[in-house]
Amino acid sequence: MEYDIQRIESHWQKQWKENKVFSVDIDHSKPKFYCLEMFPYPSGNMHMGHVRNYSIGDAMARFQRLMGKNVLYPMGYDSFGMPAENAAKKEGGHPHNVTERNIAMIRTDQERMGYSYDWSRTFATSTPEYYRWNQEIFIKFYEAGLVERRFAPVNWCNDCDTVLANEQVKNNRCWRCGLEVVQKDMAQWFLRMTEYADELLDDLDHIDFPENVKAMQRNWIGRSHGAHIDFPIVGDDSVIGAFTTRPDTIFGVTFVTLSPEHPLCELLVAGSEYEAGWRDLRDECSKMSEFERINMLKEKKGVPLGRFAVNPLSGEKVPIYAGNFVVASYGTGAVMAVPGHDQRDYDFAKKYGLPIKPVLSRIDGEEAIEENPVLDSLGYMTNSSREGFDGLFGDDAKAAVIEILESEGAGHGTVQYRLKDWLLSRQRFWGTPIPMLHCDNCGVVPVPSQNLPVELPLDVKFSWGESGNPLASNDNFLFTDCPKCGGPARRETDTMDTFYDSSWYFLRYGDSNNKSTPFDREVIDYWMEGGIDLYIGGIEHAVMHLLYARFFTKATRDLGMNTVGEPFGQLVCQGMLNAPAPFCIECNTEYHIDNFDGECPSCSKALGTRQAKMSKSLGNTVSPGVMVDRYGADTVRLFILFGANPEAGMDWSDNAIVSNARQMQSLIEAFESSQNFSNSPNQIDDWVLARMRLNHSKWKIAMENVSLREGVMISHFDMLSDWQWYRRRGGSDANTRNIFFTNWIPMLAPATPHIAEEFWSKIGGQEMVSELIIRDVATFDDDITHLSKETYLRNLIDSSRNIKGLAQRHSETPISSCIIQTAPDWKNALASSAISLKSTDFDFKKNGQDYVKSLDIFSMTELRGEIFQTWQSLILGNKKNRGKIYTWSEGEKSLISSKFDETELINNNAEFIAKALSVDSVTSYKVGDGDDIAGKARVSSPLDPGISFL
RNA sequence: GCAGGUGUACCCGAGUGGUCAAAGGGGUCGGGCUCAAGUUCCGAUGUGUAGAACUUCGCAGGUUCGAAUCCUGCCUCCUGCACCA
Repeated sequence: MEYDIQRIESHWQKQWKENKVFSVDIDHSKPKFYCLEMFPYPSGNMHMGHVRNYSIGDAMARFQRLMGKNVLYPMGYDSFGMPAENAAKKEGGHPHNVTERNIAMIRTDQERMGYSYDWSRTFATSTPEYYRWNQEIFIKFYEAGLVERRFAPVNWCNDCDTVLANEQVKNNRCWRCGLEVVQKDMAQWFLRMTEYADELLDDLDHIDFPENVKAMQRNWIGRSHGAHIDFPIVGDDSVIGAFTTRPDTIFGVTFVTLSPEHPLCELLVAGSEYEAGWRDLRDECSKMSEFERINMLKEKKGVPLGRFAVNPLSGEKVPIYAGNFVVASYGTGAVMAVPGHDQRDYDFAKKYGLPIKPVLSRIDGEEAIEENPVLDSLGYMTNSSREGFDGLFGDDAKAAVIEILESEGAGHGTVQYRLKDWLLSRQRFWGTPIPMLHCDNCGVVPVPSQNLPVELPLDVKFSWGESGNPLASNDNFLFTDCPKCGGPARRETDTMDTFYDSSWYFLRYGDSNNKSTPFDREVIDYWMEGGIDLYIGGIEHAVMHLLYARFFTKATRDLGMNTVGEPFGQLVCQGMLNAPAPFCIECNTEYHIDNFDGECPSCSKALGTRQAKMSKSLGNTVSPGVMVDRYGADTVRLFILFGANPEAGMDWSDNAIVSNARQMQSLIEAFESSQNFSNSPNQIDDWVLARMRLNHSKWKIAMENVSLREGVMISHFDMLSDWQWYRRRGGSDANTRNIFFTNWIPMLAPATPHIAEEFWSKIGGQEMVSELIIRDVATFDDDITHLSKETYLRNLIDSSRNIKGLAQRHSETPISSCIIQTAPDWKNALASSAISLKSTDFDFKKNGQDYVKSLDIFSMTELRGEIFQTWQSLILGNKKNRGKIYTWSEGEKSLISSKFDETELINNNAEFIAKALSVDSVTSYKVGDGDDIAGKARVSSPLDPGISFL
């Protein structure tokens, strides 16, 4: 058949669409399966990363449909965001138009790949039909006390009079005017995600996420148990509250360090000689962005504040410092410094000549010693200035200190999180307007539900000349009446972080045409039971999106909107796609593909090649459109799925895609060349059907485990090579073909659905494969025998080939015939007995010898040596292998037990074997029934005949 | 530094106690079909040998009759987090 890719693929895509085969509704008679990929930001055409993501999801959706599941498989667009705004500025249009155009492009690409989405549920988050529910949920959160408006520091440029996004700050300077950026407090909207910190962390133990994602989320939430300890300030009523995870080192505190921004600093130094030093340090720190503060801070610096604090347990007076390494936003912004057991404090103490007091020892009862590097692991308390602590270790020590702190009102056990509340507001246009009003009389007022959505105006001009958020200068948008008092009010002009949109979109898919609520509870409980059954996306969203979505699901659950608390039942993060890029070993740097075969731009050495993540900046991307035009969607999908398992990284290879195209061609060839079969049964029929049944069950298990590479290997490679072997062995029976292909074609559908439909229609399938439900293929009792016989034959040919090469070297004339001596009856009988004895509790060690001696054949004295040898190899084996009764497969054992006639099988297939070995003749007889050629009689054993060549 | 992962033949990659010199794919080499090419089919691809033996699954030890697989230590590379108290 001519493989007319374009015709076949467009034909079936049209059929699927016209017959709405992928539309689903609630159906309680079937188990549901919710398969979802992270929806894309529509930036234009689909790229290879998308293709990989969706090919995995589509294969699973199609597989689960075949398994009889009611599959929800939707697609939509995460279409709010800055790029659309920037594109609009560039083109002088509106982000809305840019977005609509891009969505149309990517959707065309997706349809061309043949993905089986239920398009009736699709939506884009930038439409009022979607974002009005963002607003509705926001107000519900507000009413539930989860929304907070408070001041937070942002990057601010004085010259441009505007907030800058992190990406717009380069080297701490404004990207536009070059002025240094400062931190400025501004009123911002927050979602109180920290309320759910414990649940978000603890539930990780019970969900099916990859370990690295769990680790990242645990890291991000960063819960640490410790103590809050109050250090009273000498000569002042205020106290310094410090957080520590190491209360067991409290007796080693020799100073206290505050972050330079700590509000107490100013109080403490006001009017003193220390004020100037502190101001310098604070200004230096405040100039730095968060990024620099964390990543570029090399030198630990501090200034004394000239005051002292009191260690609440020991009563010792210790000096107070401000230090640039103390982070204001973590804990309380104050640290009790224990230079004896904290490396940073040690370095700091050395630099400023502060005392060092070790209070932990490695061995109970030993003195604590000053050392560098310090002992910062757990130790035995010692040198404590109060009774009852020395000798305590680890958690006991911590608990004891916390207990006394609490009893004396000087502190308490506490928990700290790294996780912060979600800063939701953005000073951007292309996002969901925050549905809040500012009224002079009533303050902040939520927009009433019946007035939603607060729509983004379309009459807004975008140009590079304008700065700030166009909403702030749009009077029609800005001015309104207060719903409470009727007086004049201004709308909030900040919009929501676009991660908000993607935090619940999977809930909307269940009920995406609902006009009265975000989603109906009963509907969503059906689809979301046990979470989304398979969620597939990139690892880059491990923390942000996945954490936000988990938070959202718990929050809406607590609002009574849904039942589940965890949105994702199983998460699969697909690996990176790599392609070759020029690489300099010296500089450890990858360069743009323009540099192939050139020299390193920085060190001038010749460039090599290395696989690197596909990226625009390297130019090593591969366009899916070009590949689909050239090879077809099926081939691209096959390449993607066969190239690597979903989680593994994957290298693009031009050779490999060509070879997958060949594989497609071979499948077609195998199919076509079997269409004119007539009824001509052959003994190999049983074998190929047994193989089919075995493969089918292995395939099903692999697919259920999302081991797509393994699944595709069985469906597209193993099945084909079995079919080719069948043909080589003379198989050409129409009935066998019908059974084989009827079972095989559906297996092809998940990865290569178009060709599967084409085949299916040609063999007279009534419905489409996409509508088919397949049953388990039951194996037959004698499958194992058919498989084992053929395996025997193939093994025989393999070893004969090997031996033939050796034999040729020992022969003066060219080899022309093969003589195979099968094991004598007594060896088979011996093996058969050993097998059946093994299934009883026979003690071979104790009774083996006696058993052999009791056999009739043992009376033949000339055989005794060989008998013992055979017995040995059956039950004991040698140094390398255990006895054969332990290593034979079930099939092999059943062949032996059933007195399988090796000679007969070989002679019946002599012609085929001869051809495979390129010899004129193959003859087989039992040892003793003919001449012992090349002394092979002795080495013959059951299933392992003596092979000789003449 | 902490956490998660990784290391297998020329390359990619499967393999979790013996049936393992180790699936499958790519590459390379040889052969069939063909005037030729090949969207084709067959075979070879650690050394070696009338089927032995030997060496090999990051390195070094250990457990075991037996280790790619289990244990201990070390190294490598990747990813994430980080002066986080």
